[in-house]
Amino acid sequence: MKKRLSIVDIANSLNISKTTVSFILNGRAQEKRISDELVKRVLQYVKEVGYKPNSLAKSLRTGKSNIIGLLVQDISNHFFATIARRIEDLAYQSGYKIIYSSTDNDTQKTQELIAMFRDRHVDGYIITPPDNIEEDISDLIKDGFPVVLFDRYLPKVATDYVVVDNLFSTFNATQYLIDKGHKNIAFITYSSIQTQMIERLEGYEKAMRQSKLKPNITEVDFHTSDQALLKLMTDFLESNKDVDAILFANNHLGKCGLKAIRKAGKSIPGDIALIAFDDYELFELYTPAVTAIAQPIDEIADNVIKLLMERLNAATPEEKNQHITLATELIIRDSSN
Amino acid sequence: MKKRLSIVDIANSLNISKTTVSFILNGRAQEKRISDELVKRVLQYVKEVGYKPNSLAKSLRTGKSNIIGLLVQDISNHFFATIARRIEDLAYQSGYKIIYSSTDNDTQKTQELIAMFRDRHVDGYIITPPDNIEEDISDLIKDGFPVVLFDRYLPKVATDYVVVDNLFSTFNATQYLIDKGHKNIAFITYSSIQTQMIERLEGYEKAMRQSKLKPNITEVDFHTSDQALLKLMTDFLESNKDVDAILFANNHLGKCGLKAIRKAGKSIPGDIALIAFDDYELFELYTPAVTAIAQPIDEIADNVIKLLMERLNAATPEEKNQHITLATELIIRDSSN
DNA sequence: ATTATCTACTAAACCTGTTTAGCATTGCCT
DNA sequence: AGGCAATGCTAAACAGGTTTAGTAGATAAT
Repeated sequence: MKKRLSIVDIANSLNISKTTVSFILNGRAQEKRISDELVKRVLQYVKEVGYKPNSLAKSLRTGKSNIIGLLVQDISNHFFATIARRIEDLAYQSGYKIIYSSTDNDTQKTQELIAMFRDRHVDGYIITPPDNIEEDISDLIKDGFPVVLFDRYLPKVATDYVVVDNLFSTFNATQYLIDKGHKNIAFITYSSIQTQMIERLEGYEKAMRQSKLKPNITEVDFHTSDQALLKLMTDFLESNKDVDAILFANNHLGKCGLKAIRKAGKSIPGDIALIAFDDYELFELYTPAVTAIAQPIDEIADNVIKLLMERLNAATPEEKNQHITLATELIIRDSSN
Repeated sequence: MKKRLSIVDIANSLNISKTTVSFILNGRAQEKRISDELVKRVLQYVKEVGYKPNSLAKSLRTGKSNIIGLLVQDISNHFFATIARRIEDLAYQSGYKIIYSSTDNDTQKTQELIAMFRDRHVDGYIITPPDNIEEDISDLIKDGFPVVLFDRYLPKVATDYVVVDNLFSTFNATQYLIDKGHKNIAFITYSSIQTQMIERLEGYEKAMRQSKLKPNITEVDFHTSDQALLKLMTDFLESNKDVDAILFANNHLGKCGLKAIRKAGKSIPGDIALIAFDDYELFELYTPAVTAIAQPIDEIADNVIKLLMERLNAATPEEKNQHITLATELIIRDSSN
């Protein structure tokens, strides 16, 4: 195990000061009036021996790490995994690395993760915030760290965020079902105080109210296991025989709902029409295909990174916050038109 | 932005040396004969003011980081995302954090990521190695870093790994198709020199050979876009009308194959039988459900972490390498039995 | 000739911990 | 009384960079 070269080794080999090496490697040669000849010699030598500065030492001194902390709700969820992947790629292109971790919508875990990120001196944060995390995020912002939220936002926290037009999306989807003649449209969602969930609920309620239909809302706990969820949905179908359409508030619920409907032997959209929030290969390939509200995954990732980069590159902390709301697309797949 | 407390601040506040504080916080008080009374006083104060050591400084000095680097092929792939998620949880329980990133099966990107991980002083590596990465990984091992591979291994590199019994899995799946009376069984895979892909191919070939059937193998490039893949599969179906069963070498190919078959209007398993490597909610819920070779995701993650932890906790580098091969399960779903 | 300015660097402090080597005091033994 | 060990703690070096303040020598201005 040969020891890694340090900046001192480089300086000694060239009989110059490590200060000079540091200036040259950080592109401050001109500013510091280092002769072009020496610059060339140092760069040449550094390349030759493959010297790479120790970035821990660098971060320790500068407080910068070129690392972005990404906290998503659950990296094994297709929606978040795809966004995370794209964010990773984009950040990489701008010279940033990503550290990501799943919050599991668990406040304490998220607090610990934020503490860990802070501790590792990450330069910026991208977060899908769980409940009751307002204070921790406000602290980050107060301490000058760029923070971009996505998927949902925190009404009490002033920061940048990227979301979709949830209210209109479910309103529109519900209206679509109503237009197709459905009367007993159920909405299955998580009981959550998160903005995206609240807005999805409101969109549904608004459409139902406008058409003077009676809402049928089921709220399940976020931490319900898949098995319990399946049972719950099965029971729901059993005791709501009159329901002729269901709108699911996210992809996971949609997936479980699909399983339950399949188990119950009902046909889609004959017996029961379905719309799921978040599109999914599953919904596309399912027979017959499931109508879904597709979120613009690439656009979300692009905007998140754009906002974060703007803040990272800003000389002075930007006072104004940017709120980006993207449109979703209702992908109609039921062939019974 | 109030400045973070440093160990010097603590030492000064208590009028003692920072050495003493460091010893106490690292549980070396007894060994260093620090009086119980002082230990109590320091711990009390540290807790009171909420001092947390700067782990960059710590890592710089000790060379340890309590971070594990995880390199998966593609975090947006369900198989890897689920394993990554579980590895994250398990590592967390052992006091380790995870940094992960996608290699995209790109050698150069992987080299850069390994360099970055090294640079950030990660304590151990979990990797799904791309091609031509033998040297970089050997270097890691030579330099004493614990490395565990999974999903595939590198025949020329002596290290721990966790894989599944790929050869038997495809042999068994092919045999199943043969037993059901299929004669023209095609195998669609990536052209890859990675062990898992080679073994899957061999399993298929072995079963075909034993039954004296003619193999029909299509190898596609790993970096083929989804769109191109779909076209390719569609063309394949078009020009291989006699094929009555297809075995796909991984979940992504299976997914695209499913799309192509659907587009071609063929029925499963009536017109054509399918088996995909890797199970998937999609395959379970697809109508009619798709038979699949399910990898034991949790077990893979558990064993990977187990091996890594053993190495991390070992006082001296273990010479012997452990190779764990797990069984897959053929989940039969075609109802035409 | 003296002073000011510019050029091309560099010594030393700094970031925040850990670790090594060592020091003052007390107690014990002979 | 003198030597030795144990006790309880600390100064300084170290990890590997960046940054501040400054210096030696050449040239230009007065």
